[in-house]
Amino acid sequence: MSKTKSQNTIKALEIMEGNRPDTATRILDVAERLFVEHGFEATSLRMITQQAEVNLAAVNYHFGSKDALFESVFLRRLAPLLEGCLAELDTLEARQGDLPLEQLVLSFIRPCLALSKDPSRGGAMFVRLLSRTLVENHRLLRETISQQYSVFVQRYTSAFQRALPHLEPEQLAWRMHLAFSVMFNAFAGNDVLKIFTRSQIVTARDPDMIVKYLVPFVIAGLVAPIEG
Amino acid sequence: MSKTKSQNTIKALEIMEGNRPDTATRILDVAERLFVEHGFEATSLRMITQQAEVNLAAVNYHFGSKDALFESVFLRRLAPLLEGCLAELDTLEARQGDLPLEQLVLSFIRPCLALSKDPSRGGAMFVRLLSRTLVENHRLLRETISQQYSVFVQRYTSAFQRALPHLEPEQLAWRMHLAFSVMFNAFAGNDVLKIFTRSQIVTARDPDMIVKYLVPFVIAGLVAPIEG
DNA sequence: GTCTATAGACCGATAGAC
DNA sequence: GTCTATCGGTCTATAGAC
Repeated sequence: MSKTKSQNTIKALEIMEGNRPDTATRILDVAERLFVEHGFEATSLRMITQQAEVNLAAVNYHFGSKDALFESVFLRRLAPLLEGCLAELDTLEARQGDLPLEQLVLSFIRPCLALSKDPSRGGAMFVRLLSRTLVENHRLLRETISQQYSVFVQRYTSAFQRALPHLEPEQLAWRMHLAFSVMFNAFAGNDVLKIFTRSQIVTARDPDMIVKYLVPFVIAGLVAPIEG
Repeated sequence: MSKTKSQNTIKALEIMEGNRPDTATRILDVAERLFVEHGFEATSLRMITQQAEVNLAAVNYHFGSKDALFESVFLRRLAPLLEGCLAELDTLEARQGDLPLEQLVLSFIRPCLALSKDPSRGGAMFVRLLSRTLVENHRLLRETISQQYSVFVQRYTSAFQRALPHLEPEQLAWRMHLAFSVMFNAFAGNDVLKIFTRSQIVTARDPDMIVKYLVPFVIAGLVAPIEG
């Protein structure tokens, strides 16, 4: 009897609060935002559980540790994103063989753009999380991720080689490095200049605007004449 | 008497250890490296004082607080670097009036390169610190720095306007944003792709190599044709 | 200026009741 | 699954001897 009453109470709360997600999901959502805002070290389990309105012990019950929670937060977004990029590559290459450079760049940008515009997947949150995690040099990136997703870079390197066949391997590696660096930081909203200025032009972070200015810049950099 | 003996002992130690810098400098040097490696939050005063071989209380004696120490670490490098860039601009503009784009880009890159190659100023350490601080959205950058150094961006914006007179203000703001983003992350050694691959080509971080591939990429992006 | 000792607060993790 | 209570550890900052 008391069990039934308890379940009814919970269901009433869910309806009241608009289908409140389960505890694990609530923790993931809040942790994602706090890890982005404050970083891994500066985000305490107490901050997470208070804002998620769950008990402190729930994190360790559902995820085992703070490190494991971080891994769950991270992989929840990374895996679908990279699979989306590779699916784009598959579709485009099946249709037309080797890709021209712009199609190749767009096959990466389109899934990033779709993610950035989808609030149900946290919007631009994950790109910013990746940015922080990269700079913080988290153990997860050095150990777990690099092995699981190396196929991603291999596929893109191979496609870029065919799109830019005149570039030597070292040239190509550097240009891909610079190109992905600028794409990635554009989506993450990392703006060095905003430190020093209050300009509102670039800070809007509208994803469509990013793409409008980003794509020509990246393409031009990739096809730049080789210095002699 | 005991004072003289104590001073002699210190002097002997200095000679033995090769002119050991004073306590404040030792703290600054170690803190700079640890803030880069572990971030502000994850770096404790205990880590700093132990590696600097000074007493724990020395930080609060010399700098007042952990926040104030961070500010000292940061401004010790930023102020001379930005002054170096503006001095380059002054010299070049005095010699030849409005600068062609490549000279303009180099007026920023040369001081960065000089800093990166100078171990006595911490080498590339400061660019990496700036990168972390930017991503960590530290209060210092939002409040103190942005006011003091806004003249830096104003000078460069004005010079870029004259070098690229056909660009509308919004176009120019975005291209400067993307250009400084890629230059800055190249010097900081931030490489998204290295997460997924073990390629050693780009990870060398040789500053001259960076410039060799960076400058053509940035120039090409800045002068890219405008999309119709 | 340098040091010891410690205050006062917060941390991640867990045992155990329900 | 959820909760309380708590352990053992860390942190920054400071008081006060020398």
